[in-house]
Amino acid sequence: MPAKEGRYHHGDLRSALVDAAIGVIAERGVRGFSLAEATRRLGVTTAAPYRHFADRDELLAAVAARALTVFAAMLGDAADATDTPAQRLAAMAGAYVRFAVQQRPLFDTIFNSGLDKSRYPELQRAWEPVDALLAVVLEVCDGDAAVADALADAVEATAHGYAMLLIDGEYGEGPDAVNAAVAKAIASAQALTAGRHALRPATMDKRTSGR
Amino acid sequence: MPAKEGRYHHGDLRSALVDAAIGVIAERGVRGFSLAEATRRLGVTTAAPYRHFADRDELLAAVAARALTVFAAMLGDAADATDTPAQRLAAMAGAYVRFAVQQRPLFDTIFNSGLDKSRYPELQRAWEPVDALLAVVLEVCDGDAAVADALADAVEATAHGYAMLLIDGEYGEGPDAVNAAVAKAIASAQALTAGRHALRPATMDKRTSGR
DNA sequence: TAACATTGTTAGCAGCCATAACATTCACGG
DNA sequence: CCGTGAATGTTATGGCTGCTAACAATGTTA
Repeated sequence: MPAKEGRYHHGDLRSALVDAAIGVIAERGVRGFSLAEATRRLGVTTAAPYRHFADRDELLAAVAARALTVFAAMLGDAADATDTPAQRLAAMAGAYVRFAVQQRPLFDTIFNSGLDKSRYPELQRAWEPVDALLAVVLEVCDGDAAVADALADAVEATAHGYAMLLIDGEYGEGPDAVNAAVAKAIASAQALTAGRHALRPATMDKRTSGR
Repeated sequence: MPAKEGRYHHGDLRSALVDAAIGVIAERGVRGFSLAEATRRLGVTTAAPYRHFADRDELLAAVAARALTVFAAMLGDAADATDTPAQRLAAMAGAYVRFAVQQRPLFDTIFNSGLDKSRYPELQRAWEPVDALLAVVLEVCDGDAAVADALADAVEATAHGYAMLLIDGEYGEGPDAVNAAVAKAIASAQALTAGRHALRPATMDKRTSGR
C-alpha cells in the first residue's frame, strides 16, 4: 500500500527509507548522505526512522543488502552470456567494474560506506550469491581446487581494484575511461587465467614475500 | 620551535594539525575523524584550523599528501630489496598490501576518505613518486611499452583490490589474514607477469567485453 | 469495545563544521 | 626603540546532524 497524502502511518516507511537513501546517495554521495535529508524527502520526521533502524548505519546496511542482490544479478547475467568457464570469469570481471559506475550509489554503499560488515549478519548473507558465482565458475575452470580458489580471489581483487581506482578518477572521467577500465579488467582476468600456475600456494617464494 | 604551554601562538599549528589528525584517524578511523577532536588535543579552538586550511577536507588532503610520501618510500624500499624487475614488481605488490594494514590511517586517508582528488593539486603531485616507481620498473620489465603499461596497471589494480578487501575484513582479521593476502598479491603479480601477453591492448576480445 | 502493539510526532540535547568580529603576537621599516 | 600591518589566535554564533524521551495517533485482536 503506497503512502497516502497526510496519512499518519506511512504504510511502508522501512523500504521507502531505503529507496530515499539511494536517491540521496545518488545525488550527494555516500559521504554526503544524511538521515535527515532522507526523511525530509518522505515528509516524515527525523525521529521516524528509529522505529525501523537502530541507527543511521543500520539503514545503510539495508541499502547495501539490496545493492548486493543487484550486484549478484549483474554478475550472473554477464556470466550467463558466455560459453566457456574462462570467458565467464572474464565477463564477470568486466561486469564488476561496470557495476561500479553504472550503479555507483549501490557500489559505494557496499564498499565505500565504512560499514562494519561483521555487525550486520544480513549483509554477510547478502554476500553469499556473489561468492557462489565466483566459486562455482572457478571450480569448473580447473580441476585443481587450490589453484581455482586462488584464481577466483585474484580475479575478484583485480576487478575490485580496477573498479575502485576507476571511480576514484585514477583513469580519468567519462565513458572512455570506463570502457578502458572494463577492458583492462577483462584482459587481466585472462592474463591471470593464463598465468594461473604461479598462483598455486606451494609455489610462493620466500625471497619476494619477506621483508 | 615547539609550542610552549600557554602560548598564544602555537608555533607550527599547521603541521601539528596534520599530526593530530593522523592520531585521531588512528583511533577513530577516517570516518570518525573530527576537526574538533584534533583541535581539542592540541589545546586550540575549533576555529584555529581555518587560518591554515579552507575546510576539513583540505586538512585531510594535507594528511593524504604526507601519507603518499610514506607510501612511496615503502614501495621503493621493497623494490630496492630485490634483483630482477619481475621481482621488484611482485615485491611492490606485497608492500602495497602491507602498507594498507601497517599504516592503515594513512592508507585510509589516501583511498577511503572520499576526497575529491581533482580539487587538490598538491595531492596529484604527491602521487608522482608512486607512479614513477610503477612505470620505471615496468619499462624495464619488458621491451614492449604497451604491454608494460598494461601490466603496471594490472598489478596496481590487483594490489589495490587485495589491500581494500583485506582491510574490509574479507579475508578475516589478524596477522595470518595479512600474510595470506600479501602472499596472494605477490603471486598474482607473478601470474600477471607470466600471462602478460593477454594484456596487449590489440588482443582484447569483443566477445567478452560486450554486453 | 477495550486493551495492547505499532508507528508516527514534538521537543530537546550534544557534537560537528563553518563564519564573523575581535584580540594578541610577530616582524619589519622609520 | 617604536608603531603599524600581517599573521594567527579566540569568542560567539548559526545551522546541520544523529539520537533519545515523552507523547499521540493508528492498527489489531480478544
